[in-house]
Amino acid sequence: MPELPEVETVAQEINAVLKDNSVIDRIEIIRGDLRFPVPARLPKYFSGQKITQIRRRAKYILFETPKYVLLSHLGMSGSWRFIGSNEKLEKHDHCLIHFVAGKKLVFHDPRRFGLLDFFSVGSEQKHPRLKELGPEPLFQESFSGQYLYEKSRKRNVTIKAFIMDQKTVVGIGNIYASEALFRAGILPLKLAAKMTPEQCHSIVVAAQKTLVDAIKSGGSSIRDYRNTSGEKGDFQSLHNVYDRTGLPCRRCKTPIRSKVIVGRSTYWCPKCQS
DNA sequence: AGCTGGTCCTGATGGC
DNA sequence: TGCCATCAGGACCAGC
Repeated sequence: MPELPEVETVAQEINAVLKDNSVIDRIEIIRGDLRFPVPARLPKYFSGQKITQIRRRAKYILFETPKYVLLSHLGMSGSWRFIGSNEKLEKHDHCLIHFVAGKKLVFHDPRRFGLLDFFSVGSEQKHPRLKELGPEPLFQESFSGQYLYEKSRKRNVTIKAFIMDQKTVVGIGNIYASEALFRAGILPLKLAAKMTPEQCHSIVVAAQKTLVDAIKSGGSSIRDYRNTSGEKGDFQSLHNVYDRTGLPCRRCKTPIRSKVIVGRSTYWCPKCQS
């Protein structure tokens, strides 16, 4: 369930539930063959440690302890949920964080595209998955129209693929890419190199609004979304174009169009976007 | 059968 | 021709 709003929501929920009861008793790996093997020494490094902060970077969730930081990515179908000390596990529960206070936090991921890893405090910029990431769209001023314009020069890719590239800007996945470009009034198939400074500015503003709105709705606008209580969200109605092929544009009633580009379904309004 | 939120890797392509 | 950057597509999986 992983674009930025969903990951942000999960990080906030985990923070809220844990509060100060965040001392890890032990970490239990049930199935370690996720996208990459879970490092064998990971449980050892975190047992007995107190989680001091949980935060999001890109689509990763970082659990910080004094010496090490646990890193998780939800892939396409991952989720974290809390269960009580006596609750049963479900199929596809791969990792458990047992807290001293009794709760357990469970990593669940049917497709196993997710990832669990760790790094030493202070070495975030060295981690192979984190060092190449672009700016945060919501709290780094470096994500500006000017930045996007300069970065997109000579880039012979569609603007949609360009903003989904985590080296350009982090957090925008397939759904919110279509949604942001609708909001910016730009056709997703246009080439990145053809964007004007004004269009780049529009994309930045539209992407930020789209992500903020999605966070406000609890990030529940995704098919497999589950919050940390394990409840499903309502995947529907909030989108302007995503998954609405043939349905009337909410703004002008023109039927929404769709096409697979760069392997991903893409949606747009042929009248509102040019 | 053909979709589905992500992203890593490989081999192909194109420019200099 | 060779080197480099860039790009498209396949791969990873389960479930609906």
